[in-house]
Amino acid sequence: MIRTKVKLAYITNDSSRKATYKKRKKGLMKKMSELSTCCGIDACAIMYSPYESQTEFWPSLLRVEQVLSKFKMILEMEKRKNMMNQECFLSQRTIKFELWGINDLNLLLDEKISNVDKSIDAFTMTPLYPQGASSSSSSSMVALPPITMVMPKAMPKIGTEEIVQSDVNNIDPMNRQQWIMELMNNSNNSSPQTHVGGNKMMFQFGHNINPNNGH
Amino acid sequence: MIRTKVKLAYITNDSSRKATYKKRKKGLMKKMSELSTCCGIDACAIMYSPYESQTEFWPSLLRVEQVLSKFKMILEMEKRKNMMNQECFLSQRTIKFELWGINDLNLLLDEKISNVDKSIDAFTMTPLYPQGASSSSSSSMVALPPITMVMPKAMPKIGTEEIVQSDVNNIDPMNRQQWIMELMNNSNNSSPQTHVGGNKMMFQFGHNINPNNGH
DNA sequence: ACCCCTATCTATAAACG
DNA sequence: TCGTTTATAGATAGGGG
Repeated sequence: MIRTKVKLAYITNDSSRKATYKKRKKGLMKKMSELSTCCGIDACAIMYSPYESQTEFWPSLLRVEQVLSKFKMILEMEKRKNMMNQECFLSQRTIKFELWGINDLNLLLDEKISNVDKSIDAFTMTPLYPQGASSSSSSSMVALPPITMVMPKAMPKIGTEEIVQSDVNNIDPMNRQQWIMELMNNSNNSSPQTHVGGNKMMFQFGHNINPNNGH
Repeated sequence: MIRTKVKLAYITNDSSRKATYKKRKKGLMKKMSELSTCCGIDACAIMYSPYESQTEFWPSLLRVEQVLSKFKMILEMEKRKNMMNQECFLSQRTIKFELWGINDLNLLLDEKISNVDKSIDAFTMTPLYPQGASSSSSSSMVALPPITMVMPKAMPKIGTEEIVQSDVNNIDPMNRQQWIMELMNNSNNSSPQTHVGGNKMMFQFGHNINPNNGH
């Protein structure tokens, strides 16, 4: 029983530190859950630590993927908007892309790649990006591997949470962890991987677009 | 004073929901801080919500960048290991790459790119990178835009936290938020952006490799 | 290692300025 | 809309099984 006021210091005893970690992690998850419920905040967590053998996902790997997808999508749209405000360097078709969410970037990149493959001159002389940040070709696989891996070949438009979810559901459970890793990694390698060791922990929260899903 | 037992439900009153959000977010950050200190867990958070105008980073944007960098690095190395176990599809040089941390992916990707499209690679010389990994500067920007943006041209090896930190410190404060967005986004666009709107919130925690940094 | 217990500390809802 | 207060619900360290 807490006779001692919590000393805010690193717990040197290994077993008690691990016990504390587990307890407090559980408490933190509960706090997240409450915040999520009470305030309509969409929340998720990725945790890896030396105290657990497996990377953990809260509230579930599926939810993590959904929240990260939404996060990426919103940021991408925000960025796209900013770019458009600065200069309309892309044709009207870009506006259409905006509604698609995540996949648009893939398509955009593929388009660029084909342009590059056709002509090196086009690659160098046609700055698709401002600030001379020219984009390279064979990079489409490089740039968005997780999306490419996850999405069906038909590449449906993404405008709603449901589609993201259904796409996520299509992932082989054995490859899900890999999927989230890719999302964080910018990696282009799609080698299957069932377990990811490490010693970190990560959380994500987000606001529910539809707050009445559950309450 | 908590006369009422907390009703685990969405708070319909806007102002009280916002107040609750702020209070509980603060409490959550404190819990994170304690967990970090007591258990040697490296932790950070990204928060965006309708209740705050700006995306928030905890404990600081710098720390978020560091933790995410370390997270990426560890995952990448882990993946590399797994790939090597499954098939030695790369030469011995890959082992060397393992020690490099984040940048290795850039180099590896560039290698593949050069194999696929030598003409592009030949065109975009100016080998800024060691190991003859004839990296087209553009492609590496695509692969790891945040890192490429951040790293000095000399591209030092990454094996320690300190290097990551120093690299991160070089970022223009106005571009930091953009940097973290890129890290999450797999995007290849480096258009500057100082404010990112949105309605989400995100946290990351990780184990301190060096637990005695501060306690 | 794990769960349960409980005294004690901590977080926080509501009230108030 | 904020900060401050305060009583109460909630979290949890240390212990025992």
